[in-house]
Amino acid sequence: MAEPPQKIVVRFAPSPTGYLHLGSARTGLYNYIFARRNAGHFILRIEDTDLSRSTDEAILQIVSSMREMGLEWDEGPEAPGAHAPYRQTERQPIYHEYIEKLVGSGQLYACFCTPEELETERQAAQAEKRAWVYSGKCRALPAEDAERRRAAGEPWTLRMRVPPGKTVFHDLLRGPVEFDNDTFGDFIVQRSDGTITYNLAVVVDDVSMEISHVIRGDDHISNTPKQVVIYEALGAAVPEFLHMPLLFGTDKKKLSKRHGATKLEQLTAEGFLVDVVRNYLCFLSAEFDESMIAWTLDDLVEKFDVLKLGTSASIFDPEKLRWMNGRFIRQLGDVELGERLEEYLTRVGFYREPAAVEVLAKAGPEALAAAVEGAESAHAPALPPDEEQEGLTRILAPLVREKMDVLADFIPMAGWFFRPLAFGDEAVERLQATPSAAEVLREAAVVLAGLDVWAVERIEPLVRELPQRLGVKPKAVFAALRLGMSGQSVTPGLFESLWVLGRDDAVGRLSTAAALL
RNA sequence: GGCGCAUUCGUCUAGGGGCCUAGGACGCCGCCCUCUCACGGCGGUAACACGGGUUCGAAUCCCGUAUGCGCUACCA
Repeated sequence: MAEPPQKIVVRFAPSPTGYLHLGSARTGLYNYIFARRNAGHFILRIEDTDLSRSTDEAILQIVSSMREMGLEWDEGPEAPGAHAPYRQTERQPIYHEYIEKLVGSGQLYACFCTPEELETERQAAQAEKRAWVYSGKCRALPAEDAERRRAAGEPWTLRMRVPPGKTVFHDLLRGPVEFDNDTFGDFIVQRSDGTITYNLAVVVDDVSMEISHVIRGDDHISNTPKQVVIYEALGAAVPEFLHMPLLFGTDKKKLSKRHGATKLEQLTAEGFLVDVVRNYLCFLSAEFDESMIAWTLDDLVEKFDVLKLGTSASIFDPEKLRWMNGRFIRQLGDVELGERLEEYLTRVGFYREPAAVEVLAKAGPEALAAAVEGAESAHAPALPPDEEQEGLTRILAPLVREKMDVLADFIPMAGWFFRPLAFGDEAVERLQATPSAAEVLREAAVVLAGLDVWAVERIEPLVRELPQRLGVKPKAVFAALRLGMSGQSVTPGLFESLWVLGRDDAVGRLSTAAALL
């Protein structure tokens, strides 16, 4: 790898207007990977210039989502460093310092046009189907006049004196991108209330934080020439830009609540694993490689090249994520799967009320996620498994591994082990529809009760010889037993399930079911 | 309206002038395996937005058009 020409410093700058959605999370991820990969520095900055929409709560959420993904920052909230502070609201003095500089060098000028005047101009332009850019009316106002009007209390803004010509910047993914300066004209950098405008704030932050590479969504491409103009006015080095393609929902619109899960926490509540979500997010806009499903963050840093990203927007596909999650689960060892399951089931409150959570799980992932969120915001303590539940979870883990895509799948599949036998109407009907069910159940109970060593290898042959002995089709025997022990038609392997129940419970359940018919 | 970015199977993508009668993955369909559901295996379905060039030859280069998205604010 070529020696980096300078110290690499990147930043991720979300605005705290809500939770961190997957699109932003992805931007954070790429920044992190790029920084680590190049032995660079990663700064987390909070763009809370928009006071009305920013909340401290949101900052906390962002911080926690970043941590959950393992994206540690070198500098930022809770990790102060040389470039503090990290909230734009706390950086006002810095902005004004730079503003002074620009005013001093004549790059900025005061504009007294009122919003109404500008609006009129804009409307006129629109009526003529003409592009509107600021006319530059106040551009040549003599300094004395400006001073006098200011003193008189007239409201004014500060505009950038944009030079004529073109502005070209380099994009790491697309090469040179060119804009005509007169397509945007002299833009405002300081509002009449003295606050600073977005484009100025970003540039000042990036300059003062010595950012070398700006990695952000491609919705910022159009802002970039204005920012470059500011860099140049400041005499600062223009960083490299990498505008990454946006992430859309299945309807090709920006990801929003309507698309189901749009934040990490919701996905994990539905039983997706962060490891997988991270890799999925990373590999959108890049060539898929099956081996990457199990990659760790460190693997991504080592092997994933942000410069190889595609340039067109991609759509978030929950189906593929689900498949990837299943693949990931299947390559997990017994112990680790057991741990993950335990952690997950605790979080969704399964151990507290298995039956109730089972109902939720059957209602769908959204219901489950909503319940988790509700519990967490109410700060209800998660109830860890008792000894018996823990043992059961561990034993079951390898038996359900092949059947799960998300951890939540465990609940409908194996939830019945954790509660007393119960039959729904459908289960009873199925049982009654199964030939000789009562006889099969009774006979199986008797045979199993007589088994001295309770092991899968002993249970299986016993059950397998039942069909012939009773003159019933094998399928009917298995179906009756499955329904009889669990009350449902989908379970882990039959012999293993009987074994997990233990002799007494298994025999008891089968007898109970038989009595029902 | 102006400017910009984008445009290969339904979705994520490979492809950077001949290797492409366009490859892989998810999904979907079928078959096999099988005690249910799955896993797994095998096979199939399906795309270069359109129109012009350039070239012996274009998915690949150029120009238009269309579509989508973004910016066009004293939003970020």
